[in-house]
Amino acid sequence: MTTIKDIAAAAGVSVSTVSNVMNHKSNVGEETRQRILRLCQELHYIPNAAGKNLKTGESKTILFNFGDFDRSFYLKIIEGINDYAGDNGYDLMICTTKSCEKYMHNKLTDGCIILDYRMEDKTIQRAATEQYPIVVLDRVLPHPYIKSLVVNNYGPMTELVEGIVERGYRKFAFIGGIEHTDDNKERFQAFIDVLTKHRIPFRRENYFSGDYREQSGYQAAKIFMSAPELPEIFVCANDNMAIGAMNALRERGYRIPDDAAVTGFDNCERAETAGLTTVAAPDYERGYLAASSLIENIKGGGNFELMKLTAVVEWRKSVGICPF
Amino acid sequence: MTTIKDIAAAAGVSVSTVSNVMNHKSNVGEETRQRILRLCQELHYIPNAAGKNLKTGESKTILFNFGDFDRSFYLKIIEGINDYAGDNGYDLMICTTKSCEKYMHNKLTDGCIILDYRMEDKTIQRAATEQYPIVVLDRVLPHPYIKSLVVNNYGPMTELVEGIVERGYRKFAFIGGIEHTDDNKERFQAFIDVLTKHRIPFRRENYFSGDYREQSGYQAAKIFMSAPELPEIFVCANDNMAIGAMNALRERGYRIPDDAAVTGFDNCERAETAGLTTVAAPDYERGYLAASSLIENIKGGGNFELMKLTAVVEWRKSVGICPF
DNA sequence: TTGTAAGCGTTATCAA
DNA sequence: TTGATAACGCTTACAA
Repeated sequence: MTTIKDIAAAAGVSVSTVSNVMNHKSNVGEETRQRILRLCQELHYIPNAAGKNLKTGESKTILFNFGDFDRSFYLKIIEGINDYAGDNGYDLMICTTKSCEKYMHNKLTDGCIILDYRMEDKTIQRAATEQYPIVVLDRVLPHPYIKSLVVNNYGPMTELVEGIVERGYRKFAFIGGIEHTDDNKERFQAFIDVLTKHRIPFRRENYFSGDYREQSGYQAAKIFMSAPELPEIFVCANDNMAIGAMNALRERGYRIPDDAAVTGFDNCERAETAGLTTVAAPDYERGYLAASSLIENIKGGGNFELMKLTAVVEWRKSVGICPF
Repeated sequence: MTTIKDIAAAAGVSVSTVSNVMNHKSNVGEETRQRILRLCQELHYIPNAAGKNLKTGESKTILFNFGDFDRSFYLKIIEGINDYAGDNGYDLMICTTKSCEKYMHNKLTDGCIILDYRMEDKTIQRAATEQYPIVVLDRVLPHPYIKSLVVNNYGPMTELVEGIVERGYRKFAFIGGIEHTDDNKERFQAFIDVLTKHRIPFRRENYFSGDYREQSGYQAAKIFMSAPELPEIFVCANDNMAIGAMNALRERGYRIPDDAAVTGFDNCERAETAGLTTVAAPDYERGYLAASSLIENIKGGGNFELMKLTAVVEWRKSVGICPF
């Protein structure tokens, strides 16, 4: 492991001179600079980020945190973040829940983007400061140094359920995601508001509380199938659960949408091939915007206003005209 | 930002005492320990990893590097790595190509798993040492401190192409991935070997060199469709390109597999819903094994022998019985 | 049981 | 144009 000292020794100069070269300072003789640069190449010198951080208190690195490996659109978000950060001189570091706090504090990173719903509000709010701005995705957090970037769930869910009602469906089941998430609350609220508006009854037994994973949708559908009457349509809080539900229904020989219709939310990769009616959020764009907001805020120029992106309903063959 | 000094001051002790508490040393009085622990809670003290690394030269963190956001099974690999690392007291840090080298050197991480094919062999070989073992996925790299973990491409591709021949197909097209990758070479070699064995001619014009992305498969199919005669089957080096090809074919009104059959490789999420015949690699398991090998090697107990995982062919409806 | 001090690799300040 | 030196937050001998 080559350090700045090794380079200094090899070049016969002091460490400060090497440091000055590495940081493109102008106070170094051209000949010395060249010699040092050559040595860095030869000895494969890469400055130690820990040492640098410790001293400067800034890392030119942003952190992205996620914790759900079932949602393939996360990769699109990462791609958006990666592209913006890369183009703007910032490194991207990604971590899963467990290790995140360590990197958030202490200026190991300059700011972060949080997507993991298991990260507690309090933790995030405590970490955010003027010097360490945070962007949260898919949740709204009041705090002077946290910017929330959400996709508007209420609007498109309203549109979706209105469309379903229009197609004649009346007996609804709702497969919800993690209860306390804003996403889930908004999606359910839009759902129930449309039903109320049309005076369509919805009984609490027809709400199943899942965890956004495919397995829980599968399980939910199994439970609904054991009831005396099958719902006409399963509105699910995300695609994974919708796909789980579809699988369970098909296993029992039900056809979709003839025997029961299903809708999701997210427009994940499989939704298209599965013909699942769903709501499409702009993932790459979300990531890109999150990174750009964060970096603006790190630099001090930005703002912390809530930002809403709009998603659109994708009608596919998992919903037809209600045959009942 | 609370530092060890703040805690020491608040508790009226020296920093070494605080350090001893944080590191579960036994040489601290019980009452002092309690007081310090309480203060850490109250002041939200989180030890600065940079300072710690710098001093100890170890981070209890492993690094995972990837760089392709199109391949959703990467998340499964990450999940496997994350689970093993988490269960064994290691943190996981993930980075994309650009920022990787910085974290590889200098003991910012204790070892790494490399999946990005854009990372050069030389770079990896230079970074690997007894103190910094590396695991590479999907490529074979001779080096005393690099362990290669590959899925056996040759075997399952042979099985796949044999099966295709058996079903009566004779006019093949091959849509390859990035030329220099071992994956691509092996997949193509198996393909050509089976054809040769059965004396089925394959002309170089029927090889298209893609880049593993959906777009390049789409493009490839378009090019093949502009030739006088359409191949009976498109064997693709991965699923993304296969799905791209399927889309292009369908856009022109061709039915799959009636007018042309298609196969992929990877068994990505969409492959199942798309009914694509493909080869399934055990992704979660790969990640898990990679992490376990790496951590063994960090601890010094492991080995650096090449490890091969076997993939299996998944026959789906994108290949039928050859109608020609 | 606790404290002192050196040092990890860097940068910044100041002096030469 | 260069070099000493202190400091960032932490651990670890060693001394008290």
